[in-house]
Parts: sequence; C-alpha cells; structure tokens
Amino acid sequence: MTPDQLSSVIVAALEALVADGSVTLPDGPPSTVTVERPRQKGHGDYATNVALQLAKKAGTNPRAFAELVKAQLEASDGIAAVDIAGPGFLNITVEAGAQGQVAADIVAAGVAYGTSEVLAGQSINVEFISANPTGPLHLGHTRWAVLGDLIARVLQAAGASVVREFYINDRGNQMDLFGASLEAAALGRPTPEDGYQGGYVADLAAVIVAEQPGIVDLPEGERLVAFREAGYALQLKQQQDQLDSFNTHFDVWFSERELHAEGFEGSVEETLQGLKDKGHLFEQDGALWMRTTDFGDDKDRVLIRTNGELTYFASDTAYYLNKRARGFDHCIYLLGADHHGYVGRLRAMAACVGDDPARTLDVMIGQLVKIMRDGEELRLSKRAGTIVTLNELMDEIGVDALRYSLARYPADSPLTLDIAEITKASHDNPVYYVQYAHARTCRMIANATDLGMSLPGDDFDAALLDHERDGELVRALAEFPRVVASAAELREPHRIARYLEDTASVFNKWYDTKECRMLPQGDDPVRPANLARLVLVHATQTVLANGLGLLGVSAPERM
RNA sequence: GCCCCCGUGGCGCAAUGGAUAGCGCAACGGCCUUCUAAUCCGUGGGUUGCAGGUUCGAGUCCUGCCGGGGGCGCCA
Repeated sequence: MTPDQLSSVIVAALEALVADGSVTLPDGPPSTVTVERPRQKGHGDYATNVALQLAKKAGTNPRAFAELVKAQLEASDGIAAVDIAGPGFLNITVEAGAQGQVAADIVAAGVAYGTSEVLAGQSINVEFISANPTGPLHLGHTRWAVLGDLIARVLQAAGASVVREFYINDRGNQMDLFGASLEAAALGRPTPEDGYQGGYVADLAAVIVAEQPGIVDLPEGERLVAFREAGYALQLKQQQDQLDSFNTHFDVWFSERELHAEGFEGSVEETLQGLKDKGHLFEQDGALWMRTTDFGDDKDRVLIRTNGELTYFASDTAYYLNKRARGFDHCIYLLGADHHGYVGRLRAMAACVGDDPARTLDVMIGQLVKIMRDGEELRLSKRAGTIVTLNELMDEIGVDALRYSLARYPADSPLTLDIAEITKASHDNPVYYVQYAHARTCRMIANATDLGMSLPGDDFDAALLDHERDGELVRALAEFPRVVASAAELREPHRIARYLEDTASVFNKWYDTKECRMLPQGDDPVRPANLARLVLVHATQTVLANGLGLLGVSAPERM
C-alpha cells in the first residue's frame, strides 16, 4: 500500500462515517488527507492528522473524532493496527503483505516510477543562465545551470510539457564593448574604459587573428564589428559546448537580435505599439516609459532612452510576449539575487500586456554561491581577471560531484562549498554515498543472477518482507513519487537529493541487517524470502537510478 | 531610507504548521574468513539571533528589533 492508497482508504473511512451519521462535516469529507512517515519509531508506519484538522468542524474534540476513524480504519483491508497518540494523531500500521506489494509495483513501473500527472497539461518555459556571450560561464552560472535544468527535469517528471531556454543577450552596449576589448587586445592597445579584462580576452583575440589574419587591416569601425561578431561566435560556442559537457541541454537558444529583426512577428517595435494602444506608455523628458507603477512596481521604467536607444527592458517585454505567443502558459525565470530588482518590473510588465502575473510568471531568485579552497574563498572578479569558470570547476570537481553538490541545496539558501569536501571520494560525500548504494544494488543483483535467482513474478510473496527493516525500506521507496511531485510543485529539486540520501541510508542499514540477507548463506537453498528480497533490491535500484537520473548524475554499476 | 534573501551544535546545511529539531564535516570509541567496510554501530555537542503574537500545535506564519548578504540608474 502506497501513501496515496492509504490516503484513499482514510478518505473512504471518513465517507463511511459521514454516511452512517457518526460524524457531521459541513463541507463533507476531504478528497485527500495528509499521510506522512512519522519521524519517530513507535508511531506506526504512517501517521495522519485528520482528526486534529477536522474535529473542530465536526463539533467534537480530536481524540473522540480519532476514535471513530480508528474503528473504521481497523476494519479496512491492509490495515494491521491503528493507535491514537498525543493530541489526536492516528498512527497506522500497514499489513506486511499490503506494504511489500509496493516493491513489486515499483519494479513493474521501472523507469516510469516516480513520474506523475500532477502537472499534466501545463506548458512551461524555463529560462535560465542567459549569460552575455562576452565571457566564460562562471560559478554563479553553474548554480543556475543546475537549478534550472533540475527544475525542468522535475516539472517534466510531474507531467508538464517543458522547454529549457537560454536567452542570448547579443545586442547592445555590452557587445560593442566586448568587440572593442578584443580589438584593443589584438592591436596591443589598452583596454577601453569599462571594457572586458582578463586573460581570456587576449586568448580569444589571438584565436580570432589566427583564424582571420586580415582582420587587423580592416578599416576602423568595420574592424570592431568583425571582432565583436567573431568573439560572439566563439564565446557562444564555448558556452554551448561546456553546458553540453555539464549535462545541461537547452531546447532553445533565443537571440535577442531576433526580436529586433525587421519583419519579425512580435518584434520590439510591434510590442511597443501594442502597449501604446493599450495606454500603458507615456513620454517624459524625451524618453518613452511604461507605467509599471500601475501594477505595483516601485517606479516607472524606461523603454526608449533620450538618446533613442532601446533598453533591455524593452526587449524583455517583447521576449515575454514571444514566449506567450509560442503557447507557454507559464514562464519561469531563474535570476541571481543581484537581479531581484527585476521582479517588480517583470510582474508589472506582464500585467500591462494583459496577463495575471500570479498565473503566468514565476520569477525565482537564487542566492549567491561561494567556493572555498584551503580555507580561502576563490573570488570572482572580472576586473582582476580571476574568474572561477564552469570549465575549471568541471575539471577540478567532476560533473557528477559538481552537479550534485549544487543540487542538494534550496535556491534561496546562500551557499558556501568547500572543494576539498565535495571532491572527497568517500562515504561522507553525499554524491558518492548515493552512487555507492546504487552500485551495491547492481552487484547484489549480479550475484543473485550467478546463483540462478530471478525475479519471482506471480510467485512473489510480499508478506515475507516482514522484518522491521524491510518495512522501513519499502516505505522509503514508496515516498519517491510524492517527493518528485512536491519538488515540481514547489520548484525545489533539492528535495530529490535529500530524499536519495535518506533512502540510500535506509538501504544500507537494511543491507547490514543479518535477518534481511537477500542471498542464501552457505549451502542454503534459495527460499521464497530470498526472492522477495531480490524484488526489494530491484525496487531500490529502480528508485536510486531514477532519482540520480532526475539530477542528471550518473548511476554507476560498480565503484 | 526602502525592497528581497538568510540567521538552526565548532563548521557547512536539512526539516510542505505536526509528536522527542535531523544529516554530513570536525572530535572520540567499536565491527571486515559471511550479498561491495566508499557500508554499519556507538559517545559527546542545541533556549532554532532577540521579544511579542496567531494556533490544539511554530524552526516554519504575523509584527517589531539585532546581525550578515544582495538590490534600489534613461547600466547589464
């Protein structure tokens, strides 16, 4: 019996109580009830707080209400015992057979185990990283890469239709500055004011000159553009290659330039005209503004500056409309804490174009991440030219450990990573702890195969999984779909990692329990209990592999 | 000044309003002829920043304060 099934059993019990008049609920019985794994041993297999939540509505006290539910539940199939504890919790013990059956169900579901339909029908765009193509990706981008990719993965697992999108800011002042910086480096001139520094600029300039020797002889102006475009292409390619290596794959790379292209449907120009028609724009001091204060922003925002240049916000508005026009009913933006000032204007902008931002827009603000080596912070400074790049991080830490280490913390938690700690190849490193547990299931299954054991099919006797540790493991495995669904709904993929650590721990404890051996010992024959436990190991392998897969981390068969 | 995030053992962090607040590191002590010891078992370590409030129940929600980070440009 899964938690969801148990929830249904409890709902049925409540319905029966209402039907026979034992209790009166003004709103009727709830359609689902909360069922959780108690933290404390001795509180049963599952606990529910329905009595605490419904007693007042039913005009009685929690314990009296609980008594009625208890009697009803005890008569239900698959329930072994029900206790009332504390203020009115119902602690439920499930029959071993009903519970053990879950293991076989997990094996049958296979790679699909953990997926659900809770977000079915939703079309979601997840935009993340969106770095300028003017430099290498660094530590901050790395965190958003992991979070964005994982949010996309859990949303998909929950049934949503998802597109991962990278918005390329390939237009405007920064690009020109980038071109000028490359040009200066190639010509041996000093870097322009506020220009790009760092060794990578000189390296890039050298590559460009090697590929296009004639570039330095181009006329002034033309030369800058040539450097800009060549640098753009190289830098973008590098970002794309590195993200591919990092197991983060985008569906759409959207160029800001497209939004300004002549004849592009939904261009910035058209967008502004549309907003003007709706009366959300006004002119002041020679600039064109959007009246975002009508929708809760701190101040109105400029779209066209006095000098005639469009602001990024103008592009952002057209881009948002473009996403909506492509059919996304939900747009997720993943921004760094240094961009949180954007939230107000994005929401107001969505309202200006006629949307309800609470429904269509989800701006997630990720907190900053620091990284330490030998007790010292590796500082990111473009000015000083010292940048902790994604490439360096992958080289030094490895893709699995790097992804996992960033995946196991919530986005709004400021984070300090220690390189020594996350690269340590031992059990105290969570990524290897989980991977090791998976590898262990693989070895066990291989050993079982060598002994001629195979999955029992219809002969599976779930009631043989009757040890306390068996039950703990089955219940841990049974949580997986709920964890994935909540990770999707809350946009909190770190829950997957935490869950896997917990489950790996339960599995390891089970493994070390003599009474729960899967393989027959010595010359013992293979008994039905051995086969039942083989099912359990298969189910564990399924959950660990599916969970690691959701994190984009490999699930090795041997370590 | 205003806005956002954070404050939980020495350190890094979990905990969807539930019961006795967990995990890893660091410290100390145990178990390998038996399915992988990268596992497991045990010991010590906490007034969840402070003060109120809501609730049957608060680390979690509300108010105020203290401390840290970030943001408040016709820059990105």
